[in-house]
Amino acid sequence: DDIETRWQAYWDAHETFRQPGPGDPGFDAAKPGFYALDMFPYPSGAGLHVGHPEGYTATDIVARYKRMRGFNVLHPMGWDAFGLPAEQYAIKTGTHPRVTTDANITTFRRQLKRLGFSYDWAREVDTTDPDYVLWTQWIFLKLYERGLAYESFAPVNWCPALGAVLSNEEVVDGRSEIGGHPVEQRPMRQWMLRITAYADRLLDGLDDLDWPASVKEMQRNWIGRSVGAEVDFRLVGHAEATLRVFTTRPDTLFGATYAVLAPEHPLVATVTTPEQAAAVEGYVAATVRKTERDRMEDRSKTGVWTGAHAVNPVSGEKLPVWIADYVLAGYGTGAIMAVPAHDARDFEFATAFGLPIREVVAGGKTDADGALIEPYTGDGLHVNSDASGRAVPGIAEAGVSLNGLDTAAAKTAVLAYLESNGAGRAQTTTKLRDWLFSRQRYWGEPIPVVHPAAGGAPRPLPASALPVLLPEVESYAPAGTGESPLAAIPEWVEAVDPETGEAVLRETNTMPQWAGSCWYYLRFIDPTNTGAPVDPEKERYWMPVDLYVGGAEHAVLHLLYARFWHKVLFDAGVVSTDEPFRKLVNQGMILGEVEYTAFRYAADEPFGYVSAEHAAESDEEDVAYTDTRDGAELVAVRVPESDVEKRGDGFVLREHPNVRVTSRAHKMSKSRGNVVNPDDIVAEYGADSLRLYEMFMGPLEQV
RNA sequence: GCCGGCGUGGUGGAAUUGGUCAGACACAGCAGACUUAAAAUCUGCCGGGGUACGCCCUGUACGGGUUCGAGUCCCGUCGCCGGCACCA
Repeated sequence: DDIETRWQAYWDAHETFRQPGPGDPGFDAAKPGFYALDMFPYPSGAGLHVGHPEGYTATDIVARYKRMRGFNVLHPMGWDAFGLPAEQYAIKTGTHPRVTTDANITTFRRQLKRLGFSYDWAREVDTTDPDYVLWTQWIFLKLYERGLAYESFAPVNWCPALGAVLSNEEVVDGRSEIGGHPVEQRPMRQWMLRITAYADRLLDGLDDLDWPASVKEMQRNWIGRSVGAEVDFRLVGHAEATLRVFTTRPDTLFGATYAVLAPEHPLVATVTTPEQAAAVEGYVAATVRKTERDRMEDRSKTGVWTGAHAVNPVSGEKLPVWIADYVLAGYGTGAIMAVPAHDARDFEFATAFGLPIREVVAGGKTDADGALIEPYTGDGLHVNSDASGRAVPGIAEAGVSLNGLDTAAAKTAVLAYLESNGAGRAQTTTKLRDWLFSRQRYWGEPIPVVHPAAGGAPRPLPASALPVLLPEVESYAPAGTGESPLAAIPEWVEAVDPETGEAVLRETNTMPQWAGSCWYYLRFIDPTNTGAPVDPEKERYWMPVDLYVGGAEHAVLHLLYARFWHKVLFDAGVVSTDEPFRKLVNQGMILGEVEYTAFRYAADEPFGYVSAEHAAESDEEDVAYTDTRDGAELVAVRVPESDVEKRGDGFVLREHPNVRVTSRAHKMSKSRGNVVNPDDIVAEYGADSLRLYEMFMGPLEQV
C-alpha cells in the first residue's frame, strides 16, 4: 500500500539481507566480518513494545552502515521463547504453551518485518525448538562432564506464591523479582551450576571489555571478591574443634576482643555451655523465625554469649564467643573475629553489650575522656602500646610485634606468623554463590539426567539420547510440593537407560529461562548445524560479537550467565574466544506520556483539592496519603494537561493556583493505560518515522 | 552509608581525544516570504551582555590548580542518575 511495504516485500522475496558465512555458497572471504546483535525478545502475548525498536533500530543502523563499508554483517533475530507467561496462560486456559508461543512469535516476526529491520531471517532461532533444545542440553552435559553441574540439598529460595524455586539473582529484598511475592528458605533437592569456580575469571575478564562502566561495576559488586585471610582459633575445652573465621583485616587481629558465630553455625551446638544453653536456643529459634525481610529492616544488634572462649592465635588471649545475626551464615566461614575499634558493626555490637574495645591502628576519633567515638576503619600505622607507653594486653604476650608497621606490612607479618604456625592462611572470598539451575516448571528444557530406579547417584544421558523433549501433560500447574508437573506423568518419568537397559526415572526439573539465552548468539552463526552447536570455522570468523545492544536490566543475570557458559565452552574447545561480547551498549527505557497528579481528599472527606503546603511529595496512585496539617486522608488523582499551568519551577491547577501538580513520565504499563503500540504508529506515520523518532528522542546510554 | 557514572543553549546532542573559532547536525521557538487564512515549503535569527551590526566582552555545574593552551587533565564543593546495602 506504500513504499515501505513494497520494498519490505521485495527484501523478503529476494532475501536481500541474507548473509552467508564461511563455507556457505556466495561467501566473500575477503571481507571482514561484523557481528551486530540485539538481545532477542521474549515473545509475549502483548506483542512488540515501543521499547524494542529502540535498540533494534540502533543495531540496524550500524549493520547497514557496516555493510556499505564493505563488511560481511551478521545481523540476526530470534526468540527467547521458554518462560513463565506462556506457562501461566496454559495453567489458566489449558492451551499448550507451544500454541501460545507460536502465535506470539508469528506476531513478533510480522511486527519486526514491518519495521524494516535488515535481519537475515534464514538464521532465526527459537529456544524452544527441539533442534535448539538438543544443543542446550548438550551444553548441560558438557557442564556436567566438567564437574560444574551437581545436585544439592541445601536450603533454596522457595516462593510459595509462584510454586517455584528461584535463583539468588531472581530474589530482590527477600521477594521474587517477578511479582514481588515473599520468598522463604526451604531445603530441597536441586541442580546447581558451579559458577563460583569461574568467579575470578568472570571478574578479571571485565577489565578488557568495552562495556558501560555501570554494568561492569554491577558485575564486580555481584561477584564481590574480597581478599583476606582465614584465621583458626582454638576453642577452650574443645580440643577437637577449631573456630575458623574470615577477615579482610588480619592485621587487626590484636584488636579482636570477642568472636561471633552466625546463629546457624554448626559449632553453636558444640560450644554452648549448659548455663547458656537456654539463652542460645531461644536466640537461634527467634532468628529462624525472622524472615530475610525482618532481618533487613531491623538493623539493631542482638546476640547471646555461648559461654565459650576462643584463643587468639597470635596472643594466646581468651576471647568470649557470641552468636549474633549480624554475622551471616552464608558468607565467608559464617564466623568472625570482632575488632570493635576498627569495624563499624563490631563497634555497635560491643557498645551495645559492653564488650571491650581495643585500638591497634592509629587514626581513631576520641572524646574528651579518651573513649573512642567512632571506629577507625581505614589503613594506618599499628600501635602496640597505650598512651602511657605500656604494651597493650594481648599484644604484650604475643610472639609478633606490629608496632610501627602500616596496614599492608602488618597484614604480611601476621599472615607469615599464622602460616608458619598453621593457624591461618591467605584466603579470597566472593559473594557470588553457585547458580541454582533447576525449576519446577513445565515450559523449560528438561535436564538430561536420569536416576536409577533402584536408587543411587543420578547420571547424565548420553548425547545420542538428546533431545529430551517435553511430554504432553494434562495440567501445567506446579504440584505445589516443589515438584514439577512432569513428575505427575509416569509414562514419561519411567524410562530405560539407553546404555545399560536399566530402569531409570527421568529428572523432572527443567532448566531456567536463562539457559537458552546463554548461547543463542552462537547458534545464529550456524543455525541448522546437526553435528555441533556451531561450526568452529564459522565461529572463529564471526565471534566475538562486535556490538551487543540491550536493556540495562540484564546487567547481572543474562550477561553474567552467558559469560560463564561461554568460558566453559571456551575451556571445552567449542569456541575460540574467552569472552562473548566485545562491546555492549545499553538502550534506555521509553516512558509513557507525562502525567499530571494532584491531591484530593479521600471520598468521605469534604470534596476538594489540597494546597501545596499540605500535600505529600510522592504521586503514586493506589496509595493513601495524609494531609500534613489535619491528618485527613488524601488520594493522588490524575488531572488532564489542559487543567494545568506552569508556575515557577513546577505546575499548578489553573483553577486553583495554590494546588501543586506533580508532572512525571512513567514506565509504560497496561495498568496505567499509557502503552503506545508500535503498530499504530507504523500505520499512521510509517516505520521510518518511528525508527527516526526513537533514535532522536532516546539516545543510547553511554554509562 | 559505600561503590560507580554524569553535569555543555529551551531540547536531543557535536567538538578529529589537550590545539587554531565551543555549541556541528537537528528539534522546538521567534521573525519574514508565499497564502484570503492556516498547514506545508523557503529565508533569516536563535548561550548571556554590549554594539556605530564591523565586531567587543563573557561563558562548558561551582571554586581552585597544572599547561604556551583545558569542555577535555588534577584537587575540592554542589547537584543528578544508577547500583549495593550488617558480605567481616
